[in-house]
Amino acid sequence: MNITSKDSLITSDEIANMFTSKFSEVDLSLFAASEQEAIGVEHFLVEPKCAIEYDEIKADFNAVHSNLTREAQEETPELLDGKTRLPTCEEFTLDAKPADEVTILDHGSCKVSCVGNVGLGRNSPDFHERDSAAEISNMSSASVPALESTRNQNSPVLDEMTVEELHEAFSSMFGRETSVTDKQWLKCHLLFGLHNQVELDNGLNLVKRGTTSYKIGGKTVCSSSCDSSGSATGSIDSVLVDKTMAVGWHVERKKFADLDTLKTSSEDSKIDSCSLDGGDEALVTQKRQRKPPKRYIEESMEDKSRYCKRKNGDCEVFYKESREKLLSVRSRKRLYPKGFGAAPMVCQDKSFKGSCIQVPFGIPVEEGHTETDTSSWNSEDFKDDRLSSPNEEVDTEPHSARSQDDICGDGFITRGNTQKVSSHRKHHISWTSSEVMKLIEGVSRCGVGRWAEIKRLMFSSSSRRTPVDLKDKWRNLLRASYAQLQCKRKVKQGQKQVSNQVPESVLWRVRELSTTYPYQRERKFKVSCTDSSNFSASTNNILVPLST
DNA sequence: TTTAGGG
DNA sequence: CCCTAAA
Repeated sequence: MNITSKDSLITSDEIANMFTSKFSEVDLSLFAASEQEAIGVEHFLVEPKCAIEYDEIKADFNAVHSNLTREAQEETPELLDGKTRLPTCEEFTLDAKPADEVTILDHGSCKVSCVGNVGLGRNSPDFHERDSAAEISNMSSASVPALESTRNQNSPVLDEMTVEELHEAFSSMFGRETSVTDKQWLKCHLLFGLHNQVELDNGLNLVKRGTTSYKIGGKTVCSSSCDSSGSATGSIDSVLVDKTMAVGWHVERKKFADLDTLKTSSEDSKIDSCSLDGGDEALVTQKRQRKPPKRYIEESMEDKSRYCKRKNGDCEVFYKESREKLLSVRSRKRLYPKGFGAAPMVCQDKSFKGSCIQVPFGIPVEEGHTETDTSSWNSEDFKDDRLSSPNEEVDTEPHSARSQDDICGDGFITRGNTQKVSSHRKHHISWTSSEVMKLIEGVSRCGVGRWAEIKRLMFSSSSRRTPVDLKDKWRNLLRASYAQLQCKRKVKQGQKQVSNQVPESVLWRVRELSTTYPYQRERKFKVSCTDSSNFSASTNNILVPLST
């Protein structure tokens, strides 16, 4: 299969078909194939790659705005330019992505993949709202009058700024100087930085602020109540914009966010699962309420400490540094557990040096709310998995990884000093969608219960998944798949699906396989796992209608 | 060692 | 994910 994500602009409906009605056909060609080919399947599931020019983003803002003419006309006539193009689907995919995906190329062309994250979960909840507000205010006074209008495509104020002023703004925003004199470059970074500020504060609003107004310098800018994730973004945006812009910007953002929810934004769904849905999600959360045994206690303490207050000075850390650190943490090796327990973990605590980074990109995972790899289905982690060497010494975790230890907290220091038992626990590694696919294929080949075999077959190169992990994941998938059924009845279609975590089609397949292979491996035909023809034949024959 | 299942 | 009883 030579299909790449770029080529295959396949809609989700089509994907669903592949896994459901057309499952048997697809199965022949896809799942009976070699692993490499099988992985290729995942291209079908991947959303169109979201890499666009920054100008495009700005254009989108305008475009969105123009759709809001009626609402925001009076407030921000100046924002309404000629651009009326509706943002494309790909462009809105942006919002599902963590901002650390952003890559800033040199000089002018800001190639951005997935900025615009209106999502809320990724922001650190422990950031002092007051401090942040103050900080931002300070920043504004010093340099950011210009930044207010950065969302405007033409960035007129930025354009007017001298290099010195840009420098000042830069250092104010990122806490360090830059020697770059290229105005484009500076503008680019400032735009990005401003954007991140906004993101960062969005999280605050959701977590700590349910209120409706915000005071800056005596002025009170309005924002709607946090009745939705979208509107939650409003309040602090307002901090950054001046009075005249406030409303329009807010509306913009709100609209943006609302649209975003149409995509299966992982963050949104994550939030929702915390707050909105009590039904099926309870299944997930309830499990976490048990008392952690033994070693867990210590580690959960660490986890908690991640939510402690951080020095707001950390905000100054440049995003690039943040990302580097994230990567360095993630890249630590994990040995395959031999016999009992996991191998000792090497934590590279030094990279954090006590002061933790403000990570506007990572999602502060509320422990327990990520049963499955939520957003990976919207992201490009397929690519990550493919890119990883077969040998896979390093984690193939997508950068958007939500593993908890990616979010550094002060707990890291503690852990560093007491190099004790804490290292035993295998840190949560989000299952990537490709891993799930591999698991499913493995089950379809070998049957449920033969985890060791599946591990050998499908995950031989992956040192981080043990047969037990596979088993656990399968159990979770099953749970999710059935929970989804119930969820479907309750939730109307217009609503966001809480179980966006795994595509419906995939869950269907899970159910299918679960009926195909009742949990005791009573595989009627002892199919040799390598014989694809046998496999497919048997698979087709066994397909059992769902008994709901 | 591997599985199954509870936590 | 972890832990452990059974197989």
